[in-house]
Amino acid sequence: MSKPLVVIISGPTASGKTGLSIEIAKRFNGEIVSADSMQIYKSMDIATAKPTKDETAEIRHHLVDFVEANENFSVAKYKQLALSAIDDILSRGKLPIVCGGTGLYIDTLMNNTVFLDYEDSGIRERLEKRKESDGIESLYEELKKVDPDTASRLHLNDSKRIIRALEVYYLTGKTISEQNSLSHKEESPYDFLLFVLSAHNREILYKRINDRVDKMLDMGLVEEAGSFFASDISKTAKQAIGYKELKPYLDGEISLETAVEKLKMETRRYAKRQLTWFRNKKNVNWLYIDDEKSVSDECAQIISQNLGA
RNA sequence: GCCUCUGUAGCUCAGUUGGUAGAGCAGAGGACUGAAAAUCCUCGUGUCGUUGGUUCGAUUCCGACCGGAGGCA
Repeated sequence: MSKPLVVIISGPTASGKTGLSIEIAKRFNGEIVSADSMQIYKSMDIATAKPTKDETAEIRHHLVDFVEANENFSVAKYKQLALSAIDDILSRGKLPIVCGGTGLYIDTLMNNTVFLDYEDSGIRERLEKRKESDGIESLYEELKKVDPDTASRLHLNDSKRIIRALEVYYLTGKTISEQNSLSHKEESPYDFLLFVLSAHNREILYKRINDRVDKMLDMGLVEEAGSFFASDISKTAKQAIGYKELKPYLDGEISLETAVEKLKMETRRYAKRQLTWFRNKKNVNWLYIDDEKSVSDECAQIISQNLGA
């Protein structure tokens, strides 16, 4: 018996993932599981371009708008929650459609990456303090001794990953390289059909990004940023694009125009990184927003073929 | 109209005591396993405004012209 099919729709920011996923959900009796590391947060509505109330009323969305902004989140949590959402959808005889731009989350689902259970002790914090006092070189030398494989893979400036590698080693007694190969042991219980939106002409995508930022501003992004910084925010939520770029303006340091330009620029760069994530992956069904054919027709056609099989 | 400064990579500017040039930003490419909208790596040839002259050789020196800024009238 073949495995149940899970459709995944990804692509860069502002490429039309939300709209496409809703259309597909309507055509195939589906529900949507978000794969977006920022739409999980409550109150961060405008900046993360969450689906609207009308949209979520029409099609059920999972993993959107359910984490407090002062809570940290992680891929491991995501994977667990996404799997149970997918199972839930399947159990009701509907098609699960994973939709979002966080490549890491999608990879984790498709590879069925296994994460170990462990207590979140203060190791990372201590390593970070050591970086401040002794410098990253000292930590890098230490990693060379305990996990030379990983050390050779990482650049000295990549302190985030160096610290993470040491953390894993001290937490589990295993190197991150061992851990990574162990994490690939279990095959996924689903078959995935991955679609990635893109554009032949990147200028078209960039224009959509710029226009969407302008729209966000009309919707009250500046006010949302103000209340964002007035509240307690977790380390992970703080990373969202849309607030930190406006901060210097809110602090009276730069003009709104300058801040907005910076915001658009950071969003464009983010889109570029998202495209890089998928570019060399296998099994990607590319959908081009600047093609003549309708993206949703093409997508639906491929899904039909795979459901029939 | 005259005087001074200025015209070099998409932008801001270095620079070459004459041997065809280099930074920052932008941009492009890549990586990515518990923070991922984060983090990290790599990549710089362009009529040196145009046109004459001097010179073996000019983007560099000289002249004219065109554009920009300022000053004096």
